[in-house]
Amino acid sequence: MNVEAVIKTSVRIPLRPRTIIHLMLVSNRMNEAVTQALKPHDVSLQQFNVLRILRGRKGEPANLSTLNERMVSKMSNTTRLVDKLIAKGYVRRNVCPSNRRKVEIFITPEGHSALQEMDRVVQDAEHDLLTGFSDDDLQQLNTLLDKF
Amino acid sequence: MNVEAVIKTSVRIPLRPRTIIHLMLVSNRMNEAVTQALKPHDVSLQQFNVLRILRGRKGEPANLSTLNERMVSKMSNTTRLVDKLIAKGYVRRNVCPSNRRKVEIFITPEGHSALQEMDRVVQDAEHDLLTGFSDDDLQQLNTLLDKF
DNA sequence: GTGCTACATTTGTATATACAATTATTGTAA
DNA sequence: TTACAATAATTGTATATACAAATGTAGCAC
Repeated sequence: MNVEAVIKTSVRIPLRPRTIIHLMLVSNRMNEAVTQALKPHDVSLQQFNVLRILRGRKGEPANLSTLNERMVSKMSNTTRLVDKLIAKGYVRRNVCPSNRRKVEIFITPEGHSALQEMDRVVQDAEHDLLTGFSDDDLQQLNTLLDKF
Repeated sequence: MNVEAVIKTSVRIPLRPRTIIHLMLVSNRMNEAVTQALKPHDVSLQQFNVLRILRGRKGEPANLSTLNERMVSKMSNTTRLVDKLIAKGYVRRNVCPSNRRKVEIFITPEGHSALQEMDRVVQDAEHDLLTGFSDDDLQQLNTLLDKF
């Protein structure tokens, strides 16, 4: 991806702003690719992320603040995001019996099996994004990103 | 930035998905930093981007599709974004005389001087984001990102 | 217990974004 | 010239997100 070509500019952009723009362009492209892949499943990237977090807890419930902590992009409104997943039957919400301020959120069997299908398309999308990279490239990229 | 720490997971994430998540985390952080820096100026990152594009044209007007092409993150609605900038007095819109379907958008002197102040805070934010990186690191990072 | 503070979630509201449909204009083939 | 397709922008609508305020619950000092 050539930054100058993508944003159609003829001027040479200095290294630092160029890096920022480059990262934004790449992340936009990734977001679009994964969002499009998930579209047939009628879930947003964020909803997919929440489902994966819940699966990762292996039966343990999660409350809203836990979900929010672990989401890749923190939203100011996890309540409504979970509402959407409940409407689809993918998660269930209980009031936490030991502390009625909290809620417990579980993934349902339907959520689990839907998630398995989503995994496939997302993996494909991710694979497509990363053709062009050797394992060594990816290792290097991760090392550099760690510096942020 | 340690991916596992940020999303608070104990499991080791495979290299490829980890790279994707890593990039998303970094780009979220960048977006937040720049958005916050622009907040006192009451413009969004997208609006700032449009102003910079217009300045880059050095008096040449731009029409909406040109703007859209050059924006870092393409929105489906450049009309309304420009409306916001007009409301602030930062840009002006004319119907293109040679082709009345098109519009011509210019940056105003007020837009220009506001943009100069924005440049400063954005540069500071970008600088802060990239402490930790040597020029060599940034060069490497750009080279890797080119592979997308 | 009462009052106070902190916590966890929910709700309200404004703004942003995605996507489709519509309007207005132009170019062009018959 | 008329009809039609292509282009450019705008508008409508649904959904997403950001941020602040409100609600309900718990813990604690007194």
